[in-house]
Amino acid sequence: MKKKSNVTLKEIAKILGFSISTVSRALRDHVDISDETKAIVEQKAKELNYMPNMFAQGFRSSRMHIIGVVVPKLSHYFTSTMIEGILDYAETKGYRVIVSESKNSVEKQNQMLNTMLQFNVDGILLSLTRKTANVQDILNILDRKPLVLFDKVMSKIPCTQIIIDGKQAAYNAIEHLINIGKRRIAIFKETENSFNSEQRFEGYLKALKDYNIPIDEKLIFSTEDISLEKGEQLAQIAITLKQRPDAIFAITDSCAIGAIKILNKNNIKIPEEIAVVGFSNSAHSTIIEPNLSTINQPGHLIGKTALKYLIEEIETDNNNDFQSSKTVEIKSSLIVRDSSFIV
Amino acid sequence: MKKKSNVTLKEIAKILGFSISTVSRALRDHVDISDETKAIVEQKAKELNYMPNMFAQGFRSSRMHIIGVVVPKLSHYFTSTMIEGILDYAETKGYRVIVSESKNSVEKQNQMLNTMLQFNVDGILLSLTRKTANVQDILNILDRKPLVLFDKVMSKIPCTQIIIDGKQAAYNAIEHLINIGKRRIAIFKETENSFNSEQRFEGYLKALKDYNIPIDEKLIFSTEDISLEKGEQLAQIAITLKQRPDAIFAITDSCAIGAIKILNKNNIKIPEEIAVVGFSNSAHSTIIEPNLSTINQPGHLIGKTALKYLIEEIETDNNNDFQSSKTVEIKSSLIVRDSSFIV
DNA sequence: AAAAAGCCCGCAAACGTTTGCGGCAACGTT
DNA sequence: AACGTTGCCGCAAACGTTTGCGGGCTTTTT
Repeated sequence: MKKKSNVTLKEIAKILGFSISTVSRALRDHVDISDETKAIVEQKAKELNYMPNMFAQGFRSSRMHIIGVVVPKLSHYFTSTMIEGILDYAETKGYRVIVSESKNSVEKQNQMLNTMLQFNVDGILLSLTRKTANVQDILNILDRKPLVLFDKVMSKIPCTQIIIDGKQAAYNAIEHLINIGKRRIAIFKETENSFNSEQRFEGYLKALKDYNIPIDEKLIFSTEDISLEKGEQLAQIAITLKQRPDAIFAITDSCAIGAIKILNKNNIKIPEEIAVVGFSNSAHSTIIEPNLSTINQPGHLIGKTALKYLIEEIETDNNNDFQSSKTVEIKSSLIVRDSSFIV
Repeated sequence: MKKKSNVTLKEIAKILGFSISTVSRALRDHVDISDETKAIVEQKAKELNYMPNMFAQGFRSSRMHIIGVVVPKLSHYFTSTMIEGILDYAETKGYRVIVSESKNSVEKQNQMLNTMLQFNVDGILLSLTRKTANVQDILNILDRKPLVLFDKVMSKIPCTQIIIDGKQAAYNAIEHLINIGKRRIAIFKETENSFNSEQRFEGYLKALKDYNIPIDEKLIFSTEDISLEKGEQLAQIAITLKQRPDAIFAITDSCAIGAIKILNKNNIKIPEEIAVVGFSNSAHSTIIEPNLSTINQPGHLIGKTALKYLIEEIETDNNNDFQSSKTVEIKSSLIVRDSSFIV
């Protein structure tokens, strides 16, 4: 196909009778160029719809003001709120953002990280795929670019990490259930414990302990896949227990919604007979009846905070490689809805 | 901060005693380079973790095998299915994809389109923002890069367009409602008619006409914002009509779900008293009770088809600018669930 | 034996910006 | 009048690839 080719600095320079460097500087508002010249150049550039060649710029400069973001799953509601926080903050700081997803595959994650290196991003924000075990690949990235982990993290990796205080969040949820009179509180959790999952489980255990409620192993349900379907399956099992739970805490909303569906099907009154609390305030949580109580994680704030720390690291020009890394824990809040509301 | 700098062809060439062009050709499997040399170079490149400078490559080459995609809203479920189709097909054809969203703002759409030009993408897939009126900006893009419109389109723009046969889809939905005995079928639609919205409305009108059902203006509800909340509001009004509808067809799932919520609240039996059908098979459609009947649009196929036509246009090397554009209509299907299931 | 062809490698130009540094004219100071 | 400074512009190198084309050696053909 035949399309118009792009206007270059050379053409503008030729038309106006300036040199290429004068035109380049004029368009970048350089102090060496007179206001008169700047105005002339800018007008002609606009008229010709001049657009700088990004590759030539990237080739010549080492800093492109691009941030790379890699997340396990883009369509996950909570992830999209974090990305929104990143994008909003990036805009205020004059950075562009490239987002890609690793589809919870370590191989894809590495591919995406390498793509970010190829784009010569200034820094990388990474939410780890659940199956990340070998951190060497991540350390290799850390050698080359500033990196901040957010949401799904790993303490082995020596860099700044922005997380939800999952332990406290789970603790609050269990405390709330106890406060409305529940004592046999089940947890639906992951079999293979990620860092986040472990934290939530710890919060569950601690809350029970603090309120002198004995831990019943039968109430601890584990599944590989914290999905709606699994939530249904686990709920089906839970309600057949001789001493069944009077509350369910699921570490994802999908799982919690699956549980609600089964309880509804079995005409079990929510929250009177069994209360349900989920985690992460998905869009579905207000669709399901009764509406789901859930941990609200301030995704926008997490995203913004992650980028803030990354930019701070990018723009800190020191030769000391031993930059202290931090773990920043962000508070969440419990939204009490009908699924656990008892007066 | 201090990070390792990237290895270049020059360094590899120096270490191995070859020239830069030999190393470059070896890594690109060029016919002029012997197998022995290729093996030596590839091994050393891997050892040194060589990564080509994307900017240098882009600078030197005119074709980067990158596709730009601009959509109104990324988190919209249906959009994500189309993007998945695009990404999957791109992978098989060896293209990379840059996705951005215009947030239903014409200004942002133009910004994103210009960003795509700056990235020197080979071609652009665009789903128009609803408020697009002035097509000159799009025509300017069309002058410079191959462009295919998909999902939200505009017949004024002379390029290939991939769409759902919305008219037929709506027709099928209305026909289904008629076939289960419904006669007073309301439609919840947009006030400001986009092309897609118009098509669905036409399908609604045509189906009523074909089945000799008089059109009742009172059953045509329009709203600026086809959201869950608006769906609730319109449903609230609909059920107070002297002669209320016995079915509701909403042109989005969100709207339909809002309607269901209100009907549930008012103890109106779905679908016996009032049946409900939505459009686009969102994730919510199986969460709401009763589960929602809805038009399933094959997003994956739309995305794949759009990219297929675009790549065809990119890779057609002819000097004839008058390339015929086509409109490709893709069929949808109606998923009948509990909200309109009557035996 | 000589010429032609093929194989394998290297030279250096090119892409479009950015930028260090230099040149020239005008102005100010001594 | 001479010298120094400032303002404003231009020259050309640099960035790291790709690639057209040429050279030298070996092999094949006449």
